[in-house]
Amino acid sequence: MIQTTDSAKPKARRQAPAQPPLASPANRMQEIVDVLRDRIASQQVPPGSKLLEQDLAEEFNAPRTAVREALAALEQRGLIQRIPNRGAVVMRLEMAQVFHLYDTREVLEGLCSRLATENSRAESWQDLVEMFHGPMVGYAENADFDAFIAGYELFRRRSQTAAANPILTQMLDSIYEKTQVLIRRIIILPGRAKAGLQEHQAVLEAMRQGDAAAAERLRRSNMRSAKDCLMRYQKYLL
Amino acid sequence: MIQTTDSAKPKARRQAPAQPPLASPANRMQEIVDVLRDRIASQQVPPGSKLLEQDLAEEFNAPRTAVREALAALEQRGLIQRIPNRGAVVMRLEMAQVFHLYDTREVLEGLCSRLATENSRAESWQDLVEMFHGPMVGYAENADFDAFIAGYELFRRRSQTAAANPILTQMLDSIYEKTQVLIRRIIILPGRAKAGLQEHQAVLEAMRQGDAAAAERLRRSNMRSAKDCLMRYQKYLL
DNA sequence: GTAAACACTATTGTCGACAAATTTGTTTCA
DNA sequence: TGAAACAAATTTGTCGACAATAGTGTTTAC
Repeated sequence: MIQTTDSAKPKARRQAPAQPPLASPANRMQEIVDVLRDRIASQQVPPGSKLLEQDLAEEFNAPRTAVREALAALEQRGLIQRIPNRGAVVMRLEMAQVFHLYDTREVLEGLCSRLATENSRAESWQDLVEMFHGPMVGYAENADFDAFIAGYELFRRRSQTAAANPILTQMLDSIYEKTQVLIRRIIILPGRAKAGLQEHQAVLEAMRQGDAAAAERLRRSNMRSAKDCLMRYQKYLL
Repeated sequence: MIQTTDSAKPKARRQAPAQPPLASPANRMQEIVDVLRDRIASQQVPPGSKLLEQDLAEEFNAPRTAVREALAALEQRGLIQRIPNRGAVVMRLEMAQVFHLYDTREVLEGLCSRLATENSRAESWQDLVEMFHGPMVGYAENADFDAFIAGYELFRRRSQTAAANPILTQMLDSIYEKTQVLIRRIIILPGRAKAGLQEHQAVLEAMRQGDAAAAERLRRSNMRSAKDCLMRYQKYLL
């Protein structure tokens, strides 16, 4: 039976709760998904690991059904692979797939930088420009990779927010959660940190001047450069 | 049912089945997902419709649990919205979201055309070039939109296959299944069919000459043109 | 001694019953 | 008459039991 719910109800008889119960027991599953996602992204559970439904159910104190739903969600996100009657294993990153991810990421990051530039006042990037010409230089020289990566993270978070495109955000996130583990390995490659820094500076320069087209072009070039580096040293990485 | 005869096992003691049981009873859920996806994309069930678990369970002769999983999958794909304890409704396309989809699609289609060009011999596009200079012209003039759209579909399918990037394919598909319904409405807008045709001809020309960069640029321009058309006539569309 | 046949365990898949929540319908009171 | 209070019915959410399947160990036949 198809009934279109018309929003023109005469008068709300009983007022629906302003917010659908957010912290309800219903979305315990979502928590399981989040925790497992983090573990996979950070490789606390390495690729190829088997995920047992029962174990997870006990750990999270949840019925197995909930765990099952969570695993289904992770499978759709491409983080695990499920073989019927054989269980779920953490997806393994093939090199070919990594390149596919980076090709796709290149154009999406480009779009992100362009939209962010178009949607923001040029001055709003000033603090990031200064950060990438100041502290970040030090992090790169001192090989303080944690701080350095945190800087990258801030840049991409600000860009995504400014771009204000939910579809784009979703797609970029789905790429991040798969490649996150690679960042730390790429950045320690010879000369990569410094090159990445300069490229980011260039992108921010363009954003600071409100040049959206240049920002897109430079960001794409940055991604391509990262991918090239990855190709050159692939034998040392995977 | 598909049953591997035990007598056929040559010698391996525990041979993993060459194929995980594809047509097993296990993936009845997948069928429910596919059917519902088609219905939503083709608007057999209009946006805002409520999807009742029980009704679906009866229709597909499946337990409610299976329907539930299917709905969860559709929710993750962004085709339906589920509110706790209130059920699932078909997602409504807001104009803003449509623009976000088209911005994202622009860069992804561009990438697709570029990769397709890079990965294929230039001659392999000859038949499409001829199609878009031959029959497609007639379809556009005679307003045979079904045939015209079928031509578009062929082009994009061929491009995606040639691009050979699963991540890209997945993302483009996830956009398609949301905007599919719009194509028919855009194409009937004044001058759109002819403009779209010429733009496709230009893209194919570039691909036919192996000019990947031009193919990307032209395809993006094509998408932007479609979006512009959509913006201009938005009040007549949604 | 090797390999097939068998039995056993562990793990996943299926399903229906029950509980909780929401919506709908009816009654009651000013 | 109209709005609140109550009751009934529908719908979604939760859960554990049972079935089916794959993996493992043991026995048996040659």
